[in-house]
Amino acid sequence: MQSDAPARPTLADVAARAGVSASTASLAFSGSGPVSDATKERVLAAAADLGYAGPDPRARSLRRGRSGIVGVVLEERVRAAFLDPVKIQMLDGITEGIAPLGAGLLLLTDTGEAGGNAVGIESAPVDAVVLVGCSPRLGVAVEVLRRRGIPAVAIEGAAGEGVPQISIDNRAATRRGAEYLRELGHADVALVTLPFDADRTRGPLTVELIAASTADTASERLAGAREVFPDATGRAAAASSIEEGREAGLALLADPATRPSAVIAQSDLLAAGVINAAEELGIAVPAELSVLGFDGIRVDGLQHDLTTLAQPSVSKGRAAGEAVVQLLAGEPGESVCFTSTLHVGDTTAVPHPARASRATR
Amino acid sequence: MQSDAPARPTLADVAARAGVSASTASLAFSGSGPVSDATKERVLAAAADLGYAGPDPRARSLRRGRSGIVGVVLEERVRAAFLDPVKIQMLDGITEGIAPLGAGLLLLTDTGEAGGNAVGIESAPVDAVVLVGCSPRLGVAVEVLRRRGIPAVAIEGAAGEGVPQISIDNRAATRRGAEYLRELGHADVALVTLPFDADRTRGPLTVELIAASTADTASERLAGAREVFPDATGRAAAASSIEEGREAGLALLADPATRPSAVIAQSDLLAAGVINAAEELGIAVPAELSVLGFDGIRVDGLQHDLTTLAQPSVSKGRAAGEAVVQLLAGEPGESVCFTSTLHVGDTTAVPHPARASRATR
DNA sequence: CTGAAAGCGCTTACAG
DNA sequence: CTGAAAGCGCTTACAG
Repeated sequence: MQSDAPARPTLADVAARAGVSASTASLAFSGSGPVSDATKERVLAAAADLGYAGPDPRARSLRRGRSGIVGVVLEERVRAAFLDPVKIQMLDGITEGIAPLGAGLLLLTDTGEAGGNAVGIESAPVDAVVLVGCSPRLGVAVEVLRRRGIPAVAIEGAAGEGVPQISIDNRAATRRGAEYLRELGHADVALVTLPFDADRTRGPLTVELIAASTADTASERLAGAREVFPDATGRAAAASSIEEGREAGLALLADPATRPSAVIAQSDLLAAGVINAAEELGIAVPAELSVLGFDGIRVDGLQHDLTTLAQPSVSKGRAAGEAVVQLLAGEPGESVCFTSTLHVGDTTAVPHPARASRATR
Repeated sequence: MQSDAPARPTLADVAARAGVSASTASLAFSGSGPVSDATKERVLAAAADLGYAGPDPRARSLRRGRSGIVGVVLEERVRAAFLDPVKIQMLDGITEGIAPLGAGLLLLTDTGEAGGNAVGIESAPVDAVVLVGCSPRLGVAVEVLRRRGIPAVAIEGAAGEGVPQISIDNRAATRRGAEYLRELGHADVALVTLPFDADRTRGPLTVELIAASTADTASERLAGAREVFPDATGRAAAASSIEEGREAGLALLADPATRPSAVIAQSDLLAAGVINAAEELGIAVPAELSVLGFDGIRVDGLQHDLTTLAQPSVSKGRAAGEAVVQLLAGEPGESVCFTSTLHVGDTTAVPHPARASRATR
């Protein structure tokens, strides 16, 4: 029986009804002090009578100095970020990593300042933050958080003083994949890269594009490939998606005269698109074209076992979460650089004889 | 120049340094009162000197009674939820809908009670909550939130007193799609459904499975299909994914003697999988098999224009967000039931002559 | 095991 | 335009 908009009962109300002090009532709920069972029961009963649902988290967090919330800063809008399976896995890993905290995950983006009273990175009630991605804007975010005294962890880039960095061996891993292709006998290798800039320019891999890169991941993976195939060129995709990979693939494979014998794609989604393009053009994978991916995700619907550099996305997220836990415990957070492993699937093979002879000529 | 762990400056410190009262300093930051430019500048300068990054959101939210955070309750772990493009689009829509609030989105799951001091639905510092999905557990969530006095909005199910419900015409829409197939001349129609229960049982569509359903969406779409094809049977998938659709498709299409002329899939992902299965079996879509999906998402990598019931996922999310805004303004939140539209793509056609004659015999 | 007191850091009527 | 005061609802030393 409660009226339409009753004032929510407070802990003080519950204490009064139970005939105890507020301190005791508080203890009965938090369990962080000695309370007799009888008293505890009385408090809980009073709470039930009053319809008290537990301590107000806002007051609790002011008093405790902790909100129990960890922010995740994405460099793009929610939808875009979650189209990337790697990011979703990382998010899942972060959840695991911060589990000991019992904290919730607050989604934040670094797109522009949160206007007015909006909850942005400058004012979110978070105990710590995980920065995901390597946008140059994240540098600003790090500075804002530093001023606020909020610990931060960066996944892939944007680290600063006191900001643990969780990363993978983008360059070395790609080099290893490229070496594998070379060992198979490939020499004509084309690249399909992730976007290099905030504009997500799609098209040929030009010197200008590469020089203007603000995307560490794309640049590092490119560098790794060129350690093995210095003259390798190709196309930049506008996003990591199957469709973008397909378009790049069509552009790269359409002309038999210039067709490479292998493609190094900077993500599995892009690789899957290249394979689709090849199949549309009647080019057999891997007999006539080898395709190497990056990520090691399972591409839903792809009927190949993609050869790829498998990166531990969930572990990356978990490590970031663990670093958050360390930071909140006052310890220095641990930076980790994970190693990706070459998974040899069925999308790479020795080059087609005609190609091989050309390559080794 | 600050020492290792300096006490964070407070608004009072800033006020003192600026030689004004705390009230005035507060006004200078919030802009919600008249402050002379000179004073405001002095306060901001003092803040800059002290490295004060703005009012503490915890104190602010206690005082204001608002945290600026909206919770989104998912019925599964983050990774599972975000594998579903429809949910991601809804999340994006929610973001749009609550934009006027400037609130952040806190990810919550209804899996079990948050133990100890964990931030769960019973203790998250949220101003309102959007319940996504139709898990029976969401009923409990609604009750907890009601006791806490936190407004809630439900997308697809679990609504209760005072909980606006955002839904779509699952049954009627599916019926329309089925009617379209019948008009084309189909009579042998098989179904590939979403999971019916929390166990996500994969397999034939048995009477028991259907009777034990706890999934409104699957049940409603099934009912709609059976309004047109009362005897239609088929298979339940364990999840909405291309791979699950493919497996169900293989099971349904492998035997030429029992092969249907059309498949009604309860999601686009499942439909895409059925198409993959058909192509693997050398069955041409739509010449030899028509496939109808549900959702109207763009399936990355699918080279067909899927015939499907397009539901406005983003609008659903947006409507939920708008209902949250209404609720927080003290207005009754508006329930909305959206209409899905039949999008005729290139995956449906008149049945193959041999089939048609059989069907109309 | 229980209670009285202080205070977390802010914002908001209310005076002036 | 500015200031003094109260209080948001809790938790935590500190006594007893």
